[in-house]
Amino acid sequence: MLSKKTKYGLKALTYLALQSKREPVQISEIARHENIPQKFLESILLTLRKTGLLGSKKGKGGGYYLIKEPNEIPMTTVIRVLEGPIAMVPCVSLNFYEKCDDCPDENKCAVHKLMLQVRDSALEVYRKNTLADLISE
Amino acid sequence: MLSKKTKYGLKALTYLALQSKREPVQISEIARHENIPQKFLESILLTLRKTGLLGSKKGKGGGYYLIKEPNEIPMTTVIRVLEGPIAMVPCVSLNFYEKCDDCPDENKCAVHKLMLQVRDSALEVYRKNTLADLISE
DNA sequence: CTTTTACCCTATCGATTTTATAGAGTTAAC
DNA sequence: GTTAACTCTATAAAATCGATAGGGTAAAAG
Repeated sequence: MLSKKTKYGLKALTYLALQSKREPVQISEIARHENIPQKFLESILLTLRKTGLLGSKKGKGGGYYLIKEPNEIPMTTVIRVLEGPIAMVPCVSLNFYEKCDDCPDENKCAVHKLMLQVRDSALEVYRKNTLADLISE
Repeated sequence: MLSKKTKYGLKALTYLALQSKREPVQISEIARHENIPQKFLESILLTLRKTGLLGSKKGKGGGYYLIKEPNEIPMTTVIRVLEGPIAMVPCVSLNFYEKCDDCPDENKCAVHKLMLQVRDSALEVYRKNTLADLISE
């Protein structure tokens, strides 16, 4: 199941991407328009800023804005930042690999074999979709 | 993340599929060979039996066995029984559809648009893999 | 230089889900 | 009728998730 964090984060990103100008948008405005609890959104935008996807400006007239163009933001990045590993089991993860304690041989493991395929297919989708693709009508 | 329930269930199914004869295998044997907590496995096998994937025999010489041939058991079925909906958000689920409260228009929702593709690609993988595919060397 | 605005950061809380265990009940074989 | 093995319910520990609280910090306005 997709976490609300990811869902809200994605919505916020699209809201920012749809702005005609790249000027700071307040958290409260995004929260209102996208029906997101403001405090929760605050923490999400903070992590998006820390990972370099968003910039922020403090004080009056401040807010968040996209640093890159929407077509330069692939979903692989967004999902990994917000949701974590794309793989459903650590033993097939590219960026967060971890061996299973219970599994003596990965190459004979049915779970491994299946989840490898699932990871690849998901990765393909996330790679070919940028933020720009998701806001295009 | 894939739940342990699904992981264990899949492993148990492959263990049963690899048996030369379709005779009852005891829970304890499966648990031992696959490094699964026995009591936990017990409940998993029970749900697999209730959904018609496994048969069971009580008393001495009892145990669990596959009802169908491995090539007749698609992963779509297994995953839905053990893990639940394949879709990552209810609004793109085929079997468990549910509207989002926060989303005024699904067709304009970026999350919806992305997760629809993810669902389709996962579905394709699960459909083309049967239990037989996962145990073939 | 003080007030206001708005982001920054940490802590915490309640609910839910997940994982696992306990133990009594039931059925079948011998 | 004793033993083996599945059945079923209850429960508890642990982890995760969603959300909130509240004070801190920086920038702009006047």
